[in-house]
Amino acid sequence: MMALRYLDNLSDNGYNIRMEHDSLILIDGNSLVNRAYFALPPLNSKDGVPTNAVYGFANILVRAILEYKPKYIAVAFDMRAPTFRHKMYDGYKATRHGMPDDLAVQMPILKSMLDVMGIKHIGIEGIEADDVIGTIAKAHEVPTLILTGDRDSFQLIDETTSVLFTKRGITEVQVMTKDSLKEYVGLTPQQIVDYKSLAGDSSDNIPGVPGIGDKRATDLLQKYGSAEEVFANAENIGGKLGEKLLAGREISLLSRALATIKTDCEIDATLPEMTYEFPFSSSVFEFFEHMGFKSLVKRAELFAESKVLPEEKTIEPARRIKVNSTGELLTAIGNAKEFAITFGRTVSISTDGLTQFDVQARETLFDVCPTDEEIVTALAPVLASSDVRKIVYNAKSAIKYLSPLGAELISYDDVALMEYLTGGRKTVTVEGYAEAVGLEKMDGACALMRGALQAREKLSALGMTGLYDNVELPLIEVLYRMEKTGFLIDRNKLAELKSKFSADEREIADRIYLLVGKQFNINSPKQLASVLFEDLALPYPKRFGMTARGVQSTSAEVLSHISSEHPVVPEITRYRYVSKLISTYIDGLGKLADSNGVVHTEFNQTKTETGRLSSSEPNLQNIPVRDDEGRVLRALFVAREGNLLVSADYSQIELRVMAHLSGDENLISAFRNGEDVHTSVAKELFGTETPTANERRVAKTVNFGIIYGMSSFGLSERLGIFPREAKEYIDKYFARYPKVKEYLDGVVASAREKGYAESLLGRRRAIPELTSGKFQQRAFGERAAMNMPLQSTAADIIKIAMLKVHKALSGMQAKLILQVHDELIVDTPLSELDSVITILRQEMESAVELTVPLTVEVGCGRDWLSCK
DNA sequence: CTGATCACG
DNA sequence: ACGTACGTGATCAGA
Repeated sequence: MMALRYLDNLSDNGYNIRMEHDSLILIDGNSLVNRAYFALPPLNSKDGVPTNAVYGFANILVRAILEYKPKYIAVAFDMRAPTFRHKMYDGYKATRHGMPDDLAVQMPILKSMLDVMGIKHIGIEGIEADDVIGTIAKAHEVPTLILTGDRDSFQLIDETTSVLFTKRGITEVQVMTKDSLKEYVGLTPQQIVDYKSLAGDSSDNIPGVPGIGDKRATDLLQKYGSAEEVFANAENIGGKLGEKLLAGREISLLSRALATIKTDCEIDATLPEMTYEFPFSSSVFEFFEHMGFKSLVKRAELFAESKVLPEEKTIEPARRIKVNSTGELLTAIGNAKEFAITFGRTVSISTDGLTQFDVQARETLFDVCPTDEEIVTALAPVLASSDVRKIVYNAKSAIKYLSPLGAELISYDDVALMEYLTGGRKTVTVEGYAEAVGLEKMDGACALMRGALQAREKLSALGMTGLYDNVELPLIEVLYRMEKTGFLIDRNKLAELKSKFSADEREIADRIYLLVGKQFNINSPKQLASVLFEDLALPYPKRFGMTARGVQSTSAEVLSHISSEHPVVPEITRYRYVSKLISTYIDGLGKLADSNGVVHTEFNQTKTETGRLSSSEPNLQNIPVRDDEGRVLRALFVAREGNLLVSADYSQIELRVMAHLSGDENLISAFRNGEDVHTSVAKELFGTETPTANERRVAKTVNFGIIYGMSSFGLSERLGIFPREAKEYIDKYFARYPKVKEYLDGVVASAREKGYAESLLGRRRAIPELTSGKFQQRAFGERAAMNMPLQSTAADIIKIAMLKVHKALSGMQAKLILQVHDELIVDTPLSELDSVITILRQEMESAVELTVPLTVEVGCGRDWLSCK
C-alpha cells in the first residue's frame, strides 16, 4: 500500500523525496531506445559512430535514477528469435520493420554502457522483453516501476507496480498507477488485456474484433466490466455491433492471448543481481566522455569522484532554500514591492532573482508539508494586493489554479506574455523557461525575477509597452472569464445528430465496400490510395505529386478531379466529410463538455505568429459553417436558459485595414461609400458598372489573394485559369489600386531591412526567411511579410474591442463567451438584448479609428446557427 | 510522434 | 530556376 502512496505523490522533480523502501526499476530496453532514437537528431561520437539513441537512453536512465533512487535496476531486450506469439499468429508484429542501420549499430554500445554501469540487462531468445519484465515484476514484492513507452505494460500495474511512461518522445514521463490509469485511460489494469482483445493493436498487428475500435472497446468494457461479460451479453447487444461481436469471438480470444504479458517465464533474476553502482565509477565518466555526452559529463552529482570539467556557463546559479511553513514564505516576501512566484507541487518565490524559497505543497510523504490550500490561504492577501506586483509565468493558468482555492491574483506581470511579444517565444512550462535562460528547471521563480527585469526593458525599447500594458495584460482577465463561463451545448441535439450522421456514415461505408468489392479502412490515406489507383486503376492527375510517404494524395482536391471517373469517388468524399463531422465535432465536443453540458475552450494568447488568439480543447474557432450540412452543428451551441446569443462580426476587417495602411484612395472611397468591396473590385477589374455573380466571385478571390501575398500561379489555381490570365487580373488590380501595390512592396522591403514586419499597434513578427539564400524560403518570407500587418492589426483591433465590450458589460448578466478572429459572441438575457446589441456595435466599431469606417454585422438567436 | 487531411478566419 | 496564398487545431493511421 505504501508503494502506491509514494508513487502517486512523486513529483516531476521529486528532488527532496526519499524512497522509504528499496525499489526496483525495470526498463523495456527496446521501447526506450527506439523512442530515444526517433526523438533525437543524429549525433555522433568522436569516431563518427551514431550515438543519439544511446545518449537519449542514458539521459532518461539518469533522470530515473536521480528522481527515484532505485536500489535495483534491470533492462530487458527483445531478441531476434520468434516467440510463441509468432507461432500462434503469423501476423504478429508483421507490420514492424527492422531497425534502421544507424540504430542497430548502437545496440551493442548501449549494452556495453549498461555493463560499465553495472546494470543488469536481460535478453532471452524466444522470450519478449515484456514477458521478462512481467515475470520479474511479479516475482518480487518490492515497489516496482516499469520504465517504457509501451502501453501494453499497463496490464502489469498493481499495488506495488507502477509504470513510468515516456511521452512526447522522451522529454516527459508520467507515473501511471492504478488510480491514474483509471483517470487517464478509463480502464483497470485487468481491462487492458480485454481492451486489446477487442480493439486490437495496430503497432503489434494484433487484429482485435473487426469493427471494434478504441471508442467501442472502452465503452463496452466500462459497461460490462470484462471481455468475457461483453461476449456473454453479445446477443442482448444486438444490432450491427452485436453481430460483429458474435462473429469476432474467435479472433478476440487469439488477440487476448497475443496481448497478455506472461508473468511465469523461466528467468533467473534475483534482487542482488539487479543492484548497480551509483554514483557512477570513473569508467562511466570516461565512457560518457568518449561518446561525447557533454551535458552528462558536466553533472558532478552523477559521479563518485569529482572529475567534472570546468563549468562553461557564466550565469549565476540560484540559491534555493527549502522552507517548511507558510510563515517562512511570508517572511521571505517581507515588504517587497514585487516578487516572482511559481505554483505547482512546489510553490516558490523570489524577491531578488538570486535566492528562491521553496515550500512543498500538496500531500506528500512528509506530514509537515502544508497543503495547497494552506499555502494559498496564507498568501491570499498579498496575491490580491494591488500594492505588490507579482511576476508569474502564464498568469491565466495561475488564476485558474488559485480560483478554486479561493484566492485572486491582482497586479501582475506575465513573463510568458512579455517573451511572446518581444521575442516571439511561445509559452512553455516555467521549468522549461528556467532552463532556456540557463538555470536549473527548479529555479523558476529566480528565472522569472531576472527575466521580468530584462523583458520590461525590452518591451520599452521595442515600443511595445502600450500593447502589453493596455491590451495584452488586461486581456488575460477577459479571456479567463470567457473560458470560465463557457459555451452551453444542447446535449439532446448532440445525441440526435450523432445517430443521424452515424447512420449516414455506415450507409456510405457499405456502399463504398460494395462499389470497390472489398472492405478496407477508408480513413487510411494509404489504403485508400491503393484502392483507387491500383485496384480500380483510376487515373492519378499528374500535377499532384507524391506525398512525403511516397504515395498518391487522396485529398479532396485530387478526388474532385477524378469524381466522374468512378461512382465510388463522390461517396468517399462524402464519407470523409461525415466522418470528420462525427469524430471532430460531435464526439470531440461531447467528450469535452462538463457535467452541465458546458464546454470551456482554452484561449491561447501566446501561440500565433500574428497576435491572433487560438482556441483549443475544444477548438471553437473552426466549427463548420461553409457547407449547409456541417453548418447545422452550430445549432448545438445554445444560449443559457432564457437567454439569446448575440453574434457580431467585423465586415471585411482585413481589407479595411489594408485600405487604411496603404492609404489607397480608390479602396478608401469604396469603403467610405459603404460599397460591397468585392463588387467594387469587380467593377474595376472588368470595367463594368454591373458585374455578374461570377465576376464578383473572381474579384473576391483576388481580394483574398492580395491579403495572402498571392502569386499569379496561386490565383490561377484557385480560379481554374491560366497563370497568364491570373497575372492580368493582378496587374489590373494594382493599376486600379496603385497605393496597395506601393504599400505591399514597402512592407516587404522594410521587413527585409529590419528583420521584422509590424502591426498598427507595434506588434512584431520576425521574418528571417527574407534574407535566406533559398528562393522558396524567401518567397514565403515575402508573403508572410505582406500578410502580417493585415492579419495582425485585425487581431489588435478585436482584442481592443473585447476589452471595451467586457468593460461595458460589467454589472450586466450578459457574458462574452467566444471570439472567432473577427466575431464576438455574447450570451445574454432577453432583458439585456437591446443594450448588448448596442454595446457590441458601438464598442467594436470604435475600437480604433481608421481612415475607413469599421462596420459590424449583428445577429441573434437561441443558438449559433440562427444568429446568421 | 509526424504526416495527411480538413475544419475555421 | 525555384514552387506556388496567410494564420490556426483535431483526428486518424502508421512508423
